[in-house]
Amino acid sequence: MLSELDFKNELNDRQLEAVLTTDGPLLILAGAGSGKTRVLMYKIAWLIEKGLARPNEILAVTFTNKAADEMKTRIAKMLPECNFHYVNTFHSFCVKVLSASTKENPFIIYDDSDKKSLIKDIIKQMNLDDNEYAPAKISSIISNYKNRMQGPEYIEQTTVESINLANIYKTYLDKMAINNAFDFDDLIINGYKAFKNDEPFADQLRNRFKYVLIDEYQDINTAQYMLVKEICRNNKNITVVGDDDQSIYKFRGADMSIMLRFEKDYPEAKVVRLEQNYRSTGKILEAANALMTNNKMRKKKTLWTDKGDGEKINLMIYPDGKSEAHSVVMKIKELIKKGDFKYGDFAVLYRTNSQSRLFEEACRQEGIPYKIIGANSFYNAKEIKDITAYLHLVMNKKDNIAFKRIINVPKRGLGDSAIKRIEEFAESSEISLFEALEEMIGFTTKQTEEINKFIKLINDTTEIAEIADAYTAVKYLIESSKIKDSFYNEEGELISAEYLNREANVDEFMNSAQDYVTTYEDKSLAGFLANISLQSDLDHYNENEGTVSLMTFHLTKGLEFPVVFLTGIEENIIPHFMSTKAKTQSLSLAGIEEERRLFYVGITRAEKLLFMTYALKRMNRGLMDYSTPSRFLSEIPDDCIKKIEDRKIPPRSLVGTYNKISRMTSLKGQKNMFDNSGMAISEETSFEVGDKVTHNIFGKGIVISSKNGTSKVDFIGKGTKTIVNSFLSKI
DNA sequence: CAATTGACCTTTTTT
DNA sequence: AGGTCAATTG
Repeated sequence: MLSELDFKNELNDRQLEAVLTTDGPLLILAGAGSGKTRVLMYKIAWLIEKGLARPNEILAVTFTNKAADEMKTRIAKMLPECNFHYVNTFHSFCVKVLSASTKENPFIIYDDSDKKSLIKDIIKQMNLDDNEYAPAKISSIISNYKNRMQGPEYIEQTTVESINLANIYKTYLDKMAINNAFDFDDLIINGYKAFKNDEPFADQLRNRFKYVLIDEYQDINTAQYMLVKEICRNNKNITVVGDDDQSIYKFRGADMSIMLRFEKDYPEAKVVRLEQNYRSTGKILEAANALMTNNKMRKKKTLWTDKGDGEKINLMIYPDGKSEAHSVVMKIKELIKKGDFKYGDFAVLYRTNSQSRLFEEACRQEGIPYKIIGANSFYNAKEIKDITAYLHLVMNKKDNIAFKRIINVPKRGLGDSAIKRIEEFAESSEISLFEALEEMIGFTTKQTEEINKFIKLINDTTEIAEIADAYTAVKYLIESSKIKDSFYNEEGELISAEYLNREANVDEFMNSAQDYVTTYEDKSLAGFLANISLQSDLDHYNENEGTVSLMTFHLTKGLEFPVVFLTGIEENIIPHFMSTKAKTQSLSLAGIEEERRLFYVGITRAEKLLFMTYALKRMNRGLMDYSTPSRFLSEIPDDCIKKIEDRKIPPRSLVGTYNKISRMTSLKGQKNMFDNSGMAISEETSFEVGDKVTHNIFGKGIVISSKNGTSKVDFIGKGTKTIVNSFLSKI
């Protein structure tokens, strides 16, 4: 049981006011670390506990699945008997709305790379040059229109380019419709349309959700905003929480002016400001505050703390990116040795994903347990994308993108010309590629045999998916496609060490399907696919895992760490040069302000210790770039910073071959690579596939098969060789 | 005609 | 450095 008194002990006056303001529109301007999650949580608990709403009458929208899960868990702790589970991201909310509203075929969610492939096809089909019309660029332009709820008709068709663009956009919409596919933006748009086009259904939902709470409101886009307006049309019990200083997703359509307009949307709105920071010590906050005074487009605010000054920020300068990474890792080691921190307390942050490699290598070199959260996530691994493409084709035989991805994976002897033939046949008969394949004749005997197996595989899996759950279908597909067999050569040996990870990933995918069917009510393949499409790396991130966290500045929003390293604080990295070279001066100013906010988000993640590092030069796409310190560093007051210059280069013996071995054996994404076996040479005379070994002449390598006292080893840079076990030692 | 190798080109952040 | 695409090989 909760009482107002409990709340008074747990919340400050401002927070309490926000929690107790139950009715009417409320804007909570919550600075970094000011306890906004806490406020949202208590507010939900209060609504339930006071009987103002039942759990399923509250709609809470968060930015990530992880934030949603966390909120569910924490509320479950406060109110154990209440089953509060309706916390969503905008995207997962829309998936729920759409599966409830449409009785048609389940849709498939295209991710960015599916989307890009489709756009690429369209550009090719229109005989346009894909340098001038770069698919990635077109994709983001289309996305921007969609995020503003604007169809192709909104493109002003004044030039050849704009006419082509409108046509690409139009064709894209048509093809997506044929493929029965939604991209991320479509989920929001169609969620909105479901409200607009089906009044009885919409009213049902509007009546159901008595209270609506939205987190990270500064990063909402126009489409999401319109959706929210639809949901809250009759009901003004809307609470939004945000911080304009932490708006960092403009490239995804986020528009912080929506938040700043809240009081115009709802003139009766109450505004509560949370400015007491509970996370960081004084000098860190002082630096953050000072930095942000340089932004013009913001609501003025100053965070404060009663924690005292704490440590100054350590600024460290290194000769190059490699020594930066190595020194950061050594610093972590040193702090661990002192005993004040554990591995899980550390976060190493960077602006671009490509910076992660050096830190990964340094961690492996020093035996530091680490985890990379982000870009090359599990679901982006080739083999996983291949399996999902199979499943997409199972769901929809018209999905040409999926078809083209896997028609020759594993190799079926169907090369470019065969595919071209299939495409031509499909086009002239106005059918999909898969349907064309089913009808076509005139392949070689070998090809025909493979094609028949392929068609049977897809059709059989379809039948299984119709009668059984997602796990059964996935298992059947993985086993029957022999996808894992293709990782081995004729002798039954792994083709190379890299395939070990692929195999592990395939197994992991099967596990995730099993996991899905045991936790979710909707056990269908469609449900599983939608679920994994909306998952991000961050959702699987567990701060209690006891590893150092490596991730981008963007991903850290909402997280906090005792010790934070902000790395690569250089001009052209942060602010990133892509954000500074806009067409107009005001646009590039906006770009720099967004980068400054991003840096601010990084700074405000730190609780106790904050390090900033930069290197004087670093490798970039094979070329050496000479760097200057970020302009943002000069915006931080001198007395917040302690400068340490370290020109030491890591010991020679540690550089070199190690980089390569770590890359070859690196597991994608989530896998924790910590191996505490250390460097001791074992007495073992037999090896297992996957063992890391060294040889006096050939150096380091990975065992890819082992029998009769000899092992076949994939040596770094030297190819595979069969070696008598006694000449090998395990690392 | 499929598979393999070598030349070329890229520039960020992600639900 | 790493991925993509055209020329080259088997």
